[in-house]
Amino acid sequence: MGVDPQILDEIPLFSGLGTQEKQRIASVVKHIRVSKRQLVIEKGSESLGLWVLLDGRLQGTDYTIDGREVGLYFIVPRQFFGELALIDKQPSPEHIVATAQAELILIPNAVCLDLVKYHPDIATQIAKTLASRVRGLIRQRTLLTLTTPMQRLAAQLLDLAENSDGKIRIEFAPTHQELAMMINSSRETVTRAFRSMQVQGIVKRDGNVLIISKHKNLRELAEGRHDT
Amino acid sequence: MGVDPQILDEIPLFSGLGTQEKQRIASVVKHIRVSKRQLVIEKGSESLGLWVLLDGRLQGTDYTIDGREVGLYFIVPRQFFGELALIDKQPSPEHIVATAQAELILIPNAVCLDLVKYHPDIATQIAKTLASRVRGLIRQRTLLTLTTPMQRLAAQLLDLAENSDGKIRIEFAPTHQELAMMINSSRETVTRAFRSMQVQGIVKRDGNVLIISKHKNLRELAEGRHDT
DNA sequence: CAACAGTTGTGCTTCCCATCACACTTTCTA
DNA sequence: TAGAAAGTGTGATGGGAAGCACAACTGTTG
Repeated sequence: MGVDPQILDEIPLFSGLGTQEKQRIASVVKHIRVSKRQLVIEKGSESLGLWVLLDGRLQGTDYTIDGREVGLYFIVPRQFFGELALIDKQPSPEHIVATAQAELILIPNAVCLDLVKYHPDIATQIAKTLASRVRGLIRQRTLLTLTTPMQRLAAQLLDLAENSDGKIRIEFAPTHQELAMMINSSRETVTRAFRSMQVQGIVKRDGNVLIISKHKNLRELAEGRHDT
Repeated sequence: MGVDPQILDEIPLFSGLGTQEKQRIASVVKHIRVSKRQLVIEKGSESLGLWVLLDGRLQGTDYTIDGREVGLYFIVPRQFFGELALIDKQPSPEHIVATAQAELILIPNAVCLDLVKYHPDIATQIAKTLASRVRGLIRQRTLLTLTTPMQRLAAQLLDLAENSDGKIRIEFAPTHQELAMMINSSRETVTRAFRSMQVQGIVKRDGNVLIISKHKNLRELAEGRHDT
């Protein structure tokens, strides 16, 4: 229980707080480590508070009525999650699963209530987190309308790179299966599309780090201009 | 400019306000009528305020990088929209288009600011509107993973019925084209799937009202149990 | 280090849907 | 009320991805 107060300095949400207050919060926040494939939030569960991912990668997932797995979004370090259930006090509509060993902190509900009460701008910030979730979901929805799996995979990789501050390195790269869930394709199709990109020297793989070598070509693939 | 104060009684957001205040707001709110296919909010534009749909049907839409039209969500009477850009003060990521002649009101930005300032619970309500947008987008995203267009169409119709308070009548029914954009299918495929449902007596069409006659069968179609 | 789970790579087949083309019907609107 | 525009109905075709089966590779854990 509790974390090093320095960690909170990295989180914009707390930038308006004084040192003492940060210390107080650091002591009531929970520091959690999860292993790959571990469930962080279960669909249907009530909010425990606001979460922040410090390291690793998480994925929001759901299931169709006929039991197929759906990938909703990825969560990367320094992002918040769990704000939806916090705001509307309804059960979570999605699972949150670790796709890599991850490190996270939980700001319990009671602490959140306190924060919101005495720091009105924090409420605004949480609402903005939700807003950026909406924008992310819309981007993903639009991506899904691209016709070929190749286009969708390219667009997905661009989005992953985007969300890592335009970095060309994608750390904790998702597996083909996890990508397939995101772009509504089969695992095999993702493998084949990926292969094709690697052969063309557009992306490289180094362990679980993905490197985008030819950003421009990737973009062309997404636009379907080069699709072979 | 201005609407009948009685209209505001219908809107939960204002339920905490006194009669005088409602009158004041009613006088600064804009009442707007749009015709079918008219653009209400343009992608990329700044927020003008918070909107409420009184009558008709709207659709949030977007376009892929390669120019294909995407259907994001439908807006039905009494729903708010435009809350995203209001909250994060960023340009709208989607177009809002009327899919039927519609009647709406705009609560200008300045009024919203005022309201939020003096009625803290209104800010909460707006955040909750955004939350329900997230839930809607996730439902839609999950729906898209259903394999056959038939399943997706069935699920989409169930969702439309759901959002009309579980009603079996769907007013201002979207066109096949508009539905196709929602479920990532071609217009022709929607026409064929629809036809099949009508032949089976599962849905009926009466002008621009859609009637779900056999809710249970529709559900089975969505689950892919009957898919012929 | 052996056994094992998890992940990636690849061939083959089947079937379904996007696309094109065009007829027909409904609804706007001038 | 006629003409145009939007919407619906339907056939034919080809390409392409899902699904299955299995091999190869990777990394993890007693």
